[in-house]
Amino acid sequence: MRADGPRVSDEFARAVLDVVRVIPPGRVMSYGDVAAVLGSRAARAVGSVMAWYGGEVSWWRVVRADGRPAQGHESEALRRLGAEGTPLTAAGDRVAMRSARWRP
DNA sequence: AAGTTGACTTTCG
DNA sequence: TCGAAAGCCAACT
Repeated sequence: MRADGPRVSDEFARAVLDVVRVIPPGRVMSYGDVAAVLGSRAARAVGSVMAWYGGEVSWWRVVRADGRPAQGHESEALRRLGAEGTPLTAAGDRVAMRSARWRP
């Protein structure tokens, strides 16, 4: 059970959520992309933020670099992505990053 | 202060 | 195209 506190500072978390909120529907960003906007490479820390605070934003718009949705939330994410018209691969199991990737 | 962990990324074979 | 291994950053113990 994860009863312990968040693995990121409130400041870092707020910055990450700020970026995620700006991603338009039908587009996505990789964890690394979000980190890069913050001037960092802490992709995993971004993942931690989503784990604890993701519920406050459209977390399904943040995917891994290869287009696969968040580990452990793939079916839920794919469902929402599809509903938004996000371009998916032929297999339909990951996002077509080439066209769906969004950069601020 | 050193070791562990994680909704990750990149490189190699 | 796929899986394993190393790399990186921030936070916790």
